[in-house]
Amino acid sequence: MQETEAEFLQKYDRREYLAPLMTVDAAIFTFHGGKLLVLLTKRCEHPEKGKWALPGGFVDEEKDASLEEAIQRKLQEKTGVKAPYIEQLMSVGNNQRDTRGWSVTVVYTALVALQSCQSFVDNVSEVRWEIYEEALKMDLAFDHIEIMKAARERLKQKALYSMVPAYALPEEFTLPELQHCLEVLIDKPIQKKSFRRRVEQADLMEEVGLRSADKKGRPSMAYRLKEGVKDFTFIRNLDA
Amino acid sequence: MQETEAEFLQKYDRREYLAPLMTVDAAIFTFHGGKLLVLLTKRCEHPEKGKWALPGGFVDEEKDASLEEAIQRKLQEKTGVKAPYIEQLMSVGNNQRDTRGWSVTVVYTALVALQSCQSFVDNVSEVRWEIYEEALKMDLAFDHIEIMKAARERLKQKALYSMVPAYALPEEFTLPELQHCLEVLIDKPIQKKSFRRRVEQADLMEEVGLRSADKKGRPSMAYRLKEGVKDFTFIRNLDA
DNA sequence: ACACATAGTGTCTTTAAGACACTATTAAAA
DNA sequence: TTTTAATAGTGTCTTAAAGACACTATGTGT
Repeated sequence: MQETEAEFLQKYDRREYLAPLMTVDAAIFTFHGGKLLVLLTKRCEHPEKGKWALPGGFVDEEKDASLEEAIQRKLQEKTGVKAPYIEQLMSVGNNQRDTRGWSVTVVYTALVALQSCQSFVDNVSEVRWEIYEEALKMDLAFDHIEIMKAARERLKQKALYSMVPAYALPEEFTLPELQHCLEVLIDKPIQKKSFRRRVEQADLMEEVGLRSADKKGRPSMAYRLKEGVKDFTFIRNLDA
Repeated sequence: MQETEAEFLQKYDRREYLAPLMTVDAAIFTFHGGKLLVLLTKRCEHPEKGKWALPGGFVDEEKDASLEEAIQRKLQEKTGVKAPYIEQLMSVGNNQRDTRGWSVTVVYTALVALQSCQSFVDNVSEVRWEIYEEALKMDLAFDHIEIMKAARERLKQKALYSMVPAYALPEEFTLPELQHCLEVLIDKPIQKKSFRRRVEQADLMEEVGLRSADKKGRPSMAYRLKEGVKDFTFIRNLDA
């Protein structure tokens, strides 16, 4: 007698099976003061209690219908805002990374404007923006240093073939600001002309008037990303 | 009194926490007879019993120390060989995709030579190579159609900026064969000259003598991928 | 008015792909 | 045996887009 799927599900009890620990984590970057910043949270529970870590945590089966919802919820909890850019980076799973046992994390990369969440972050002592290079030297929890490096590397690649890093800037920004952001990411100067040709070709941004001159020299035009534009991928990369 | 991490772990019992179902799956492609093929396995257990699916399954905490080991084990079980190319594609997780409840799958894309595993596959009735376009029309288990499409799309991108699809060919292949494989993946003819310039620039292959003329016309040189070469990424894509 | 700093453009060079005609080498047909 | 057809592989011109860099434009401070 064949068992039907309904009968199978009737008898099935997930508690009989031991699944690995499942978390979602995010490497959240922003760009400010000419530096790449990464959001860190202090672990207030064991294991690795007291260490700084990438924001994240367990999926809540009640609250979250999907991984995307889970990570959006974590982001909202830590930054107070919905990230304008979020993308799945990779998953890491093994029996070494967490002392509790076999554990898997699905990691996302997110970009936000510092301004959009600065006040929220400033009011929570266990959340802070750290300069990426400084974070590299820290003793982060679990394998978060390696994960952060992987996210940074992916962001560098994005800078070579897209304008995605613009999401790490304030909603309004100037082209010199965006160019500098890309230059920091790829760790190399970009020809102003090349950069501006690409901005024009991508057609992702719109002028929003002149930036008041906070620095010396000619003021630059302010831009913002157009509403509802998809990302643009250049068929040729900048020289790495 | 502060609890130490050791004390925490002493008391910690994973069985008290319900984690989502965790599986690893693979979209395994090969290229043969001018067609892209994908490996499917027939599900012999509930749920979705009897449907064809991408090979995969649960992580075995005893056998597998990491996700990579888990997927390599699955590949070995289904094909009898170690895949020369394997890469993590993405993870999918939600409470809809599996009737048993909240479930996460970490998906890999692998490329193998048909010849290397043909005899093994032919001897197992619940494993078979399916032409990609035919697989698209099938009622695959879970969300495997969508996953397969995502893997196919990624493979197309790879064809535009790398020679990775060469791993889907026999160990020895000709340049016209590789060119045709790329053309199928990007669904567009490639200029012979452009293709061959790229082959030369990438410097990934070495001649292994003349291919005996199985067809009419001038015989082509046979090549194989050099040992221990890293992948090469072109700074400019082929036109999509 | 002038120097200066920074924004932004013009234009020549360089790189690598697209187009396509050309030569090369084989098997089959005449 | 020559010719033809088919496929492999090359030469070379054109085109697209990045690099280089000098130039103009527009602000501030003296």
